[in-house]
Amino acid sequence: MNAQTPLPLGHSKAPSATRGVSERLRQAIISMEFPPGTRLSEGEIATRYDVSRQPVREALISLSRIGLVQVLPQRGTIVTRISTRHMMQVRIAREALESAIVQRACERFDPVIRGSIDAILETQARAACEGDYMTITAADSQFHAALATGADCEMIWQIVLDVKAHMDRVRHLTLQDRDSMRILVEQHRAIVDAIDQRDPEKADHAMRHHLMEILRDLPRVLAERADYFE
Amino acid sequence: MNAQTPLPLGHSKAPSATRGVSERLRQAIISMEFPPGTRLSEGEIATRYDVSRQPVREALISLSRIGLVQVLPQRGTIVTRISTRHMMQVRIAREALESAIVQRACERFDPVIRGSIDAILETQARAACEGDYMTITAADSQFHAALATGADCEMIWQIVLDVKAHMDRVRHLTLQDRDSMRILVEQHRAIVDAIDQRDPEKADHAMRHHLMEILRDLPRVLAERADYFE
DNA sequence: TAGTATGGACTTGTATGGTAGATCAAGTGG
DNA sequence: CCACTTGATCTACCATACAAGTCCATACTA
Repeated sequence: MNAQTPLPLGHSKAPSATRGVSERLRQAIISMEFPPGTRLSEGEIATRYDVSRQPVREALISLSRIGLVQVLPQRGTIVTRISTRHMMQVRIAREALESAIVQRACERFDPVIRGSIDAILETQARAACEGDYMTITAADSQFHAALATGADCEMIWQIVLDVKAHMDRVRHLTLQDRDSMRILVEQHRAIVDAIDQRDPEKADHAMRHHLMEILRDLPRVLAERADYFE
Repeated sequence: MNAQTPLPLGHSKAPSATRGVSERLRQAIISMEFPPGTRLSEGEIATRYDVSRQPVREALISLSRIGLVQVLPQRGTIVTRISTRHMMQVRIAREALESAIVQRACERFDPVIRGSIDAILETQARAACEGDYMTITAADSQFHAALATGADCEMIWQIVLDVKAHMDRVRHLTLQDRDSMRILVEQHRAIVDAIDQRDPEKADHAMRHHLMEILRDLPRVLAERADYFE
C-alpha cells in the first residue's frame, strides 16, 4: 500500500477471459441474441463460453454498471428491459456529451484525424448504397469515435460508449431502409461541415438533429414488442 | 437462458461485501487517504478489510471502470494519478450533463423535491458560516442529486456521480475558505432561482459558472503536489 | 567490470467448492 | 378451502487453491 511506487506501466489490452466474455455478452445483448428479459445464469454462460464462473461473473458486473443487465442478489441476472423513460434520459445524456464534443472540435481538431474521417464517410456512403447494415454501423461508431478523439475528448467518448450501447440496441430493432441510411451519411457530412467552418452552433444543431432521429421509431417498437419493455 | 421469465424483482440495496469494500475504497481514494499513485494490492486490502480477495477484486473492477484506479494485469493496481487533460474532459462532461439536467428542470420539475431543496440549501448555508467542510460537501451532493431527481434524470445522475468522483478528489485538495463556501451556496441559489423562473439559458449559465469554479485552483495544486499528477 | 541467466517473491487471472438467501411446489394442519 | 410449514432446488456470493505473468535481487559468466 506504499505510495509513490513507480510501476512503469506500459498499457495493456490484455485479451483476458473476462474481457472476452464481457465483449461477447455485450454484443449478444445489443444484437438482440439475448433479448430484453432474458434470464442469464453465471453457470450456464460459463459452460456455453467454456470458461469458469468467475470471469462470467466479473463480466456481468461490468455490464450491470452500464445498465445492460440487472443482477438480483441470490435470485438471478436478467437482460435489462427497455424503458422509454430510461431511453429518454439516454438520449439527453448522449446529446449533451456529443454536442459538447463537436463544439470543442470547432475550437481545435487534430488535422490528421480530420483527414481520416473522409475515408470513413466514403466507406459508409458505399455501404449505404449497398444496404450493408454491418458496415454502416461499424463506420458510424468509427465516425463518432473519430470526432471525440480529434477533439481530444477520448475520456468523454468512453462515457458515450456506455450510453450508446442502449441506443444501439434499440436501433437494431428498427429496420433501417436504404433511404434512412443515406440520410445518416448526409447528417454525418453536415456535422463535419460545421466543424470545418468552425461554427459551434451549427455543429451542435447538426449533432442533436442526428441523434434525435435514432429514437424516432421507438414508439412503433413499443407497440410491436411490448414484451421487450418494462 | 430462457427469455420472458418473469422474475418479479423487488429492487435490492444488498449490503454485500463487494459493495462495502467498493464504497470504502471509493471514499478512501476521494479523501486522499489513498493518494494518487498509491499501489493497491488485492491481497493486502483483503486482509485489511477482513474479506477474501474476490470482493476486493470485484470492487477494483468497478473503480477501474470509473477511472479511479488502474488495473495492470499481472503487475498491480494503482490509484489513478490526476491529469490536467483528463480533468478538463471531466469538467466538460459534467458541465454538459448537469446543464442538460437543469435545462430539463426548467421544463418540468417535481414540486415535492423542489420543496426539499430549500432545506438542503439552508443546511448548507449554516454549515458555510461554521466552516463545516463535511456537511457542506454532503449537502452539495444532495443538492445536485435533488436537481437530477426532480428533473426525472436519475439515470443521468448515475453518470454524473462517476465523473464527479474525480472532481471531488481535486476539490479535497483545495482548502476551501469560508468565503468560497458562501459563494458556493449563492451559486446554488442562483441555479434554483433560474429554474423557478423557468429560464433555461439562465439556468445553464448559472450551472456552468458554478462547475467552472471547482477546478479554478487546479494549477496551484499542480505546482504544489506534482507527484499527484502524471 | 559488464552483461546475462536464474530463481524467488511478488502481482493479477482463473477455477472450483461451499454457503446463505430466494423461490416454489408439495404437504400439513386448521 | 385456505393459511402455513417444509424441503428441494435454484441463484448469486464468497473463500480458497492454483496458474501464469512480471519484476528484481543475486549469482554466474565472459
